Amino acid sequence: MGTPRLPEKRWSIDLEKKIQAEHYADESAYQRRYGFKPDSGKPIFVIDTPPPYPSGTWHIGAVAQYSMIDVLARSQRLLGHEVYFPWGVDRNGINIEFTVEKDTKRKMKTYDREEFLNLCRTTIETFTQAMRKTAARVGLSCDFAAEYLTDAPDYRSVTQSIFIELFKKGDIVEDLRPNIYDPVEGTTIADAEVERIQRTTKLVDVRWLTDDGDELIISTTRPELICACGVVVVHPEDERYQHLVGKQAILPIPVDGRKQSVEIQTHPSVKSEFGSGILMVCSFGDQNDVAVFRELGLTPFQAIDLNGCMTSISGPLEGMSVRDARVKAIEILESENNIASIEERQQEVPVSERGKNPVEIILLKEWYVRQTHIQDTMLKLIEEIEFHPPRNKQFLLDWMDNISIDWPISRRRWYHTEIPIWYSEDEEYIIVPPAGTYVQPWKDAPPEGSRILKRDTREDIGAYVDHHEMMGNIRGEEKVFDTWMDSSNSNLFVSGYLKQPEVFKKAFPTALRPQGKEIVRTWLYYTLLKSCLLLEKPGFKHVWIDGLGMDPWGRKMSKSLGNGIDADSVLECGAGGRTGSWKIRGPDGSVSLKANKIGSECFRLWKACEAQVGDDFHINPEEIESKYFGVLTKIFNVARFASQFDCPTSEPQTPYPIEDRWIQSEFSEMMTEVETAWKNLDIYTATQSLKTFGTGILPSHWLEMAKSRLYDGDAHAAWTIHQILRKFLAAFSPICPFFCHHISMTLYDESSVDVHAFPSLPPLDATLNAKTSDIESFNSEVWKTKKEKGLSLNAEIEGIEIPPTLEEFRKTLTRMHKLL
RNA sequence: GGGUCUGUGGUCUAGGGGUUUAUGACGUCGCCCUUACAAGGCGAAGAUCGAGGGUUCAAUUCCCUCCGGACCCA
Repeated sequence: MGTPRLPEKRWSIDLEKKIQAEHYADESAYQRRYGFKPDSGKPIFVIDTPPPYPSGTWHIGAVAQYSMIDVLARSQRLLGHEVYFPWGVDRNGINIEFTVEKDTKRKMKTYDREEFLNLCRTTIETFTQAMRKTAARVGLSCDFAAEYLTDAPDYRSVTQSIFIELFKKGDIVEDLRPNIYDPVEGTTIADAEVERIQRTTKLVDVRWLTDDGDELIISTTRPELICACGVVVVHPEDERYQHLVGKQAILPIPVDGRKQSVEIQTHPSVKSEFGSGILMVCSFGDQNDVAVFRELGLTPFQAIDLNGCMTSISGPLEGMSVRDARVKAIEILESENNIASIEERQQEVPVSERGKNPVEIILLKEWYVRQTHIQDTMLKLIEEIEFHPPRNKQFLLDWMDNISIDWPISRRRWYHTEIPIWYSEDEEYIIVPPAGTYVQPWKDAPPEGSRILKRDTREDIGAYVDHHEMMGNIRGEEKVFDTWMDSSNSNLFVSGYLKQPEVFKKAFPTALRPQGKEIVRTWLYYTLLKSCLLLEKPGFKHVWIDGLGMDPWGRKMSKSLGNGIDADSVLECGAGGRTGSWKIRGPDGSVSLKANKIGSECFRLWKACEAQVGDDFHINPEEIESKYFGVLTKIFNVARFASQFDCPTSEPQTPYPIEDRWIQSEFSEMMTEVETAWKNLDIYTATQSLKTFGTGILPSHWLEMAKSRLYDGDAHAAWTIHQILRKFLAAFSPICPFFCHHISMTLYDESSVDVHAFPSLPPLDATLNAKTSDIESFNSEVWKTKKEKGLSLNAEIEGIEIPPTLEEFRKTLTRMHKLL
């Protein structure tokens, strides 16, 4: 016994930062601790972490999710796995292009391509730096030395190689199909990138005539597309219009280079109650038009060009933007008295997720990943994956249910992975680079080892060097890939695909995919699709889908609501004595929140305790502090108390007193739960168990019983407290690594983060565990009685009977409560 | 408009067809500086488990409708 070896009176943010700084300072020590060593002989556990997209600030909800991924990584290390916890940064995509465009007030396509790419690279690097800092501050134990960037040649080469592989297999095809197109940004986009916004539009009732003079009214919000009309349809059971079927309807606006009339047919997709019940089907107003065109075998018209302007078939509208053309079309119709009525109405229009521009459907020759044919196989493979929580699997199944068209993967943007293809002068052949090389066909010639393939049959013709004369003037592809084409390789990339075949064999299917539920239909779906097409395997063993971080009122955090909370402000709250304060716009006006101390350990503990995986969680700094900082204080003080008693150098002779055997048995039971929970990726249960034990039974009941023996230098008591504490810290360290590291280093000269086998446990005795509730209620009763009698807790008291079930505990209880 | 999930004391949360008192935490109130801990401890009050129907001997738990929230889709 002596002075506590933990000198600080309590855990503090400054202490936390000091420990953290030491932890990260020595790079080789860090690497020894957290680097991925595939040859260690331990079972490999690869985590396919979501590479964050650097956009300036890292959303606190995402940081919270990420800290839980770290908990999973650390708990798997504790269970003896060789964990690869990669640190990747997703840097491809339209976001950074927008940022540069906004910063420089200049559109991408006015730049030289190389110059623009350099601007993007520099800008995204500054964002990336800030994110690395936050990652370290929240305690991530990623393999930072092996950082991967999705815009780096090594990553992009994998994307390109996979593209070529799938192309050769026939799973990627080139085709002229209707595509969703953002005319403002000048690129195709995927279904998954479309969102809908409410807008007021004019619903115009247009008067049409048939070839024999019948009048019909067609309601439309897109009169400018009359020139692209391929057919007029009515419902097959709509009795009002059956006499029109088979007649020709004359387009009420002049067109150029096409027939001025279309046939009237029936189609079941017509909603008879909408407008007049007669529908004009244009190429392409919406997805339904696409479906009808395909079904009726009609030849589509190209009404809108790549710049979003009307083409020559539109006659008087030619060259106008879609918006102007609409106004002009109404003018023309009005002047001919062909408008029956105009009504303003609310309508949902499809816009691009990134640019919020109304999208058009345009026929384009693009690259597609075939996906509709493989859904059944995918479903079967998904059966093998364990979902956490199981119910979130439904998000994926729902989305798969909706897959009806192939995935267009080419984009007309720049800061993305290039499509690795050159075309022969006659467009009959293509050149592809060898696997593992990154190419930029828009500026480079095909590298050594490139092959020539027949464009339509994919037949290998031979090496480019041997046959280049037959190719004529080759043209490099200028288009790039959808960013999901890159992201959906992440599990393959981190598991060693192409680069480390030996590792890949052991590491795939990737052990764990942790992610948020909002990107199930994109990231998760596309990744599973790739694994299925390429390897016919499920991509993962476990998929862990977390909920979203919400504001304190359960609303999504967003700029427009003004309810965001900056992650760094929470992590730094309390550092250097500075308090944190947040002004957040709530539903009833602004609310000020204040906290004195949070930091990474408390933040992580909060997220681990507060919500089960999959549940959305409210982020309120005040609550984080008040509910969870006290837990750290309590456990810290238990350790501080223990630290004044020396641990015996070897285990004392049995028998232990009954109360020691009891707490050991309790500890054993609790730790078994924790071990199971860690194995099940169940952070919540593990944390709750540890917290309840560490702040409840252990200090309130056992420590009070054992206290006087500890002061007397009793070896059994000292051995028990130190065994429990040391093992407790090991099991708790995935949640609060620096906290546990500090205590265990100080007391035991061994860091709990370096424990790589779940601790062995003392004997479990069910009959002793059964006494726990009796002990708790007896203690509670004594405390209550003393209180009622106005006695202090250390005062002597008489007249209290020890219940017969606790007869074995008579001695210790008498001493603990000073019973007379 | 459709699908999926969700609604438990003031707040957050556990549980889940029936163990006479529905977890735990924060907050609230009261007491306590008792040789680890007042940035603590102990104790107390506080919920008919969103509303209304149904199934059942029995529902907070299952089903339906409605209301509110979230995510996704059209």
